[in-house]
Amino acid sequence: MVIREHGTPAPSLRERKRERTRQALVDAAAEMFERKGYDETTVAEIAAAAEIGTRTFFGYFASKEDILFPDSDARARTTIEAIVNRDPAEGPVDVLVRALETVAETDADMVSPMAAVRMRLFRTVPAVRGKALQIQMSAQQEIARALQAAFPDELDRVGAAALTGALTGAVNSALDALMDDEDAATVALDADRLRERVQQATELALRTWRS
Amino acid sequence: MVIREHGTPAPSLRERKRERTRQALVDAAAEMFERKGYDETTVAEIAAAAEIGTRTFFGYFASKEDILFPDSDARARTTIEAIVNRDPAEGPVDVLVRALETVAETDADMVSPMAAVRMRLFRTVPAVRGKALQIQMSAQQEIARALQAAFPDELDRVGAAALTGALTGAVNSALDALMDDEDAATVALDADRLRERVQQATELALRTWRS
DNA sequence: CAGCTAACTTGCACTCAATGCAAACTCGCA
DNA sequence: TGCGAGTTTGCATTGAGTGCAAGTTAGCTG
Repeated sequence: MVIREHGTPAPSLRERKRERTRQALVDAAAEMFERKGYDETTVAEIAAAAEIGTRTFFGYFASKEDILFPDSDARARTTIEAIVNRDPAEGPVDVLVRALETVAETDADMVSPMAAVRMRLFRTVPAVRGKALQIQMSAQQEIARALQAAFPDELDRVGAAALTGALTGAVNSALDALMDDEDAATVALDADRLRERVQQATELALRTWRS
Repeated sequence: MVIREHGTPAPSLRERKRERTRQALVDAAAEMFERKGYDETTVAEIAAAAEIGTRTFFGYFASKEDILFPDSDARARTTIEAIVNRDPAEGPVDVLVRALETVAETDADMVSPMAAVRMRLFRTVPAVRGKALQIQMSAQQEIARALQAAFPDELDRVGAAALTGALTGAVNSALDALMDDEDAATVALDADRLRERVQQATELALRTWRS
């Protein structure tokens, strides 16, 4: 008998197996990217390390880049969820700030081994940087949409985009600065420091916002 | 005797020839992307249409995507230039707003044939969307850096990122909305309407900013 | 103008990501 | 037990992108 949560149906053998393979791929890729570099690691090698056929890799990830972001929409999803479950007494700015803080507190992917590898590759491999920026931008747009839907009277489309742009811009910049100072791997694994920085960034953005 | 501007040294035959070939490539690509679609057009075909060898294409553009953005850093360059040549009496917010308006007024690439094709592909081809978002994001970061450098006392790094994020987010959203309403080609070629929209967006962002 | 150099062009061979297809295999269920 | 849907895999193929080496051309200099 497997312990299981309420609400999540029992994962079948198939699903568990698939999840295990998926994780094996991510781990293998992280290790090899770290050791040999991104461009120097081929999809065939990753697949071989996870003991599956090359062709099968593409049944798990649509592209080589995608394995770097195994749960790419988690951040946007959590943020939007926090916006939906907002405190009705709060205004748009506070709701968004709180949502971003919630993400910093709960995002498990931020402290995964792959996250550390990703941060290092972000600075050196154009393809990785590009993919990351793209995901970031899409997330920002989705969040803006959700925020506008939550405050149809207070915000119009452009206003929501401005607000979201300011806050995510601030958070990004703060994380970027953090990476300048310290080793990427350390940053990725130190969740407390991350959380602290996000909070500082949102506060600073607000001060700029109101001045 | 060729008429030439002051300040720009006479382009040599080599340079003129190279520029002509480059333009031929862009024109050929725009036409074929429009007619057959992006994925359905190969680099070899574009090169053949411009009457050069396939290998030579990569001497002009580093990748197939790059030909869609023949002057990708023009926008950032113009914006930063406007920040550098700012009115010393104005504060950071006004300077940035004015800089974005200047770009909307002078950006020649916005009304090129390739721009129209690009806008259409942006919505349908993931690779194109990705590249565009990536360029956009890099520009945003560069602009934030320039703004902070121009106002070291008023803004810190995170504050500059917040301000820049708000304005560019607003402008993006406004242009996006404009594209929803009308045909992409029309938008690209109607510089007046574009300019008007950018102005509306910055005004709206400011109103949100101050509320 | 002869001739040299550096920049540019090109073909060739090669690597690798990514996809379509068809055959084999396996879990889940009746 | 056996059927059907979901998975795995190999094979063949396409197309982007690179390194190299040989050829071509612009532009300069004596």
